[in-house]
Amino acid sequence: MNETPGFRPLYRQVYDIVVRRVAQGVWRPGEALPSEQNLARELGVSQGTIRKVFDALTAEKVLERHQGKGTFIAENTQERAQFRFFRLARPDGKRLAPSFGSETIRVRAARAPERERLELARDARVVEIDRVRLLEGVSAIREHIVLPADLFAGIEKLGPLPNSLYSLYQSKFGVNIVTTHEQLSAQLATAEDHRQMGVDAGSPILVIDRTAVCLPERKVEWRLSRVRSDDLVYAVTLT
Amino acid sequence: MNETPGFRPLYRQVYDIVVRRVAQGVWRPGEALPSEQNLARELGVSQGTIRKVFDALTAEKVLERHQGKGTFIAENTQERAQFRFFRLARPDGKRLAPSFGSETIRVRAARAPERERLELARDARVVEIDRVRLLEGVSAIREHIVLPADLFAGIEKLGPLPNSLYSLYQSKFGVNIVTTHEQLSAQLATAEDHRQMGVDAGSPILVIDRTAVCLPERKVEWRLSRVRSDDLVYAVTLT
DNA sequence: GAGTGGTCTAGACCACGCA
DNA sequence: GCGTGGTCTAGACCACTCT
Repeated sequence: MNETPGFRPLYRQVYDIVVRRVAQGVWRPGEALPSEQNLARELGVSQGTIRKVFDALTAEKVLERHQGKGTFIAENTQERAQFRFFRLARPDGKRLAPSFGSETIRVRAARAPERERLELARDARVVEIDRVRLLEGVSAIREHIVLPADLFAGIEKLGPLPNSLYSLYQSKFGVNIVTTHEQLSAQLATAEDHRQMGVDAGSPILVIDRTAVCLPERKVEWRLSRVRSDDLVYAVTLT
Repeated sequence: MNETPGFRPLYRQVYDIVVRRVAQGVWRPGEALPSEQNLARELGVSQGTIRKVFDALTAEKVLERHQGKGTFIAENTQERAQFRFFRLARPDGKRLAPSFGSETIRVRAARAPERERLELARDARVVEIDRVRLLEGVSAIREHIVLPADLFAGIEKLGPLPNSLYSLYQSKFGVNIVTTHEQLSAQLATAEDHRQMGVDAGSPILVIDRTAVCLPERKVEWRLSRVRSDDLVYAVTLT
């Protein structure tokens, strides 16, 4: 897995130190980090090197910088996390905020495909969340979510869960989601889709298969979403 | 549209100069730009300022830097452009390269929705391309592409067009695609889908509605793709 | 006014590609 | 060995926020 770089820049080492501290919760979400000058003194490097690290982590949306105020851990607030990973919108481009429909939460042994997807041990347990979310009052999204139980102990007692789970993951479990990999496909609505969302069986459904990755590189969520596609689109910008 | 910044950093002005030169073709795709030192001398700024600009444009994939060699205009080669904006893959993650199926090209007056999408004048003309592409020998993608005719004069004489049009846009027409906005939805296969791709009418189809934007901010392509979804997914990473 | 991040500069040295 | 980009430093000054 690892190549031998033969050369490891200083800012890389500083980067790793800062990431480790963020992941370990040395600084809390929303809190200010030490200033460039202070951290530079503490680590024995120049301010420019700290700046390079902070800039990189800001680009990755792990930190936020505010001129005159300081550098902060980026907060996955409801509003922001919402539109960072939630890509559904009306065809005219209008973004929508989903609301609570229904949910069930279970903790159970992981099955083979789940262990593979989340890279879990043979005896691992998972949390399974099934929920329906509404858009403008109408059932529009069915989600099936699987989490490793060791990272999210007690989450089943927190229901009803908030709209944006990633905000909860960060504030209650110290899990910072930084990347998601999604695979979209078109499928036909099943009888279950009809029961849960009221769409006609056989109508087109957008299916989103997502793996979410948290800050110290680990796959921590597998989410299957089934979305009614009559008046919704998945909007994304490629660069 | 424009706020008054009240303060315009030097690197911003340099950035604009470099972008203008790239868009005007002062340097050709694949060519080396002047070195940081030389450009710094020419523009009367420090090397660090040039570096900041080059780094930003490298992040935007407009430039490519190679230690020991120089800084180059990023080339939309077939291989690279392919996988930058072409997101279709097998469910197991295997990326595929489409091949030529059939195509027809027309030049005609723009219709109202096309003028709106591409921000064209009332009397503008457009190039219309309809083509079918194959994946592993099987008809899999129907594309309907609309381009402003003024930017792509004579493209109708170049057929058969290559797999990746963006490579052609760059090398033959000086149009650098840097961003695409896509809206995905699920629909049912029509009789036309059946004729062109052999899929059963009523089976699920992934529809991709794309607007492509080129370097000096302008919408230069509207593309509607209909993709058979039986063994294909649209894969994307969100950060 | 004090403290923060943002810009800009100048210079040294390192890693890399190529002739 | 030369020229390129990549790293690292030190210092000056600017813009912004808060008290």
